[in-house]
Amino acid sequence: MGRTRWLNAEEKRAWNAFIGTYELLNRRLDQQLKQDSGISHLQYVILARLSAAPDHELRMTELACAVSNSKSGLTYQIGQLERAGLVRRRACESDPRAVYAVLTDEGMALLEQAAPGHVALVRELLIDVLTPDQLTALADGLGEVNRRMLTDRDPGCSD
Amino acid sequence: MGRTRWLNAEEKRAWNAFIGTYELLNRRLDQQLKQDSGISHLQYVILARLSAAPDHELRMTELACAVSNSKSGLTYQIGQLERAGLVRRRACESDPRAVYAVLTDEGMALLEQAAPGHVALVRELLIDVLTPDQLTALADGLGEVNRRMLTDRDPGCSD
DNA sequence: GGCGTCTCGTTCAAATTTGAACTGTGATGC
DNA sequence: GCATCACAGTTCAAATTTGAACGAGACGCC
Repeated sequence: MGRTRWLNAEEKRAWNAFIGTYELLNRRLDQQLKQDSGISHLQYVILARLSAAPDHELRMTELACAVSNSKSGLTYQIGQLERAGLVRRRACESDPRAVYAVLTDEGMALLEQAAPGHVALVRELLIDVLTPDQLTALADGLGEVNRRMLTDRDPGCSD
Repeated sequence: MGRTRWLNAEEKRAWNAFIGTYELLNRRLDQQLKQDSGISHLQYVILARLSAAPDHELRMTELACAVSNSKSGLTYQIGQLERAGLVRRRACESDPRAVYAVLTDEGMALLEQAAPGHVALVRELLIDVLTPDQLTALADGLGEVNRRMLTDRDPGCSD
């Protein structure tokens, strides 16, 4: 292994922007969602994934992968969402080890109530700030980065 | 307020890629740093910021902003780093309320030891996956997003 | 000087995340 | 049949993060 290829100015700029933007953005989205709908950003993402799945349900592990969360972390969050009546658990008939998380009608209703404000903020802070070219570059570039990390080694749901 | 402008396919693709990439990437970097150098990614970023500052020191609040962290969160992390001997606190002579976090020689040494592996992974997972155009678009686009969020309302160090 | 307001950093309890065990069950090879 | 390994989800303690409240000072204004 040769000497380290340090990041040049352009690369550093991209890297810092990437890290910083996510942290700030996530914080804002979290605050807005908590204030408006009483759920965290992570919980919103979980509900959204479920709403997009066939029959509004997904196995715990699939869901953990889909939201890039650890298994135990998901167990905790589904517990919270279940207590709030937004999700329920369902045993799988074919494999007794498996558990489905199912979006309830209340969960769907909350999601529909929360979505407009959430999307508006995502637009305001990120999407509408980018030029169409930048948007495409971001989707293509980070899409590829994502794909490689998922293929690469572990399945994203680390634990 | 009119009807919600939902995200179109392209926008959704960009948004999902952005969220997913960060989560996955952060997890990987965290694991590598913990394994190789015994510090978290956040701690690495803190040390790196300090190393880039004049005299290797920064006020607590400035540092909190710089790493997009809450004030109380930074107090905790600096506590950890101080216990590990990587950082020390220094009172400010002009304003008794203020505290400087100062990078120690040990901290600098650890940073230099950790940096090559860290940078290599950042390259492998993100930077080198992007085309030069995508890299520029990311730096420009997210840079602008960042700038607006910092100007916009609160100073990023929310708490 | 005295008063109200803001800032700096810390503290505290509660919420959340992490990673390593652990339980119970498939799947596979012999 | 029966070891053995892999897998799904949970549990648990420890680490971390959050947000509100606090103490001590600055700072401006009268």
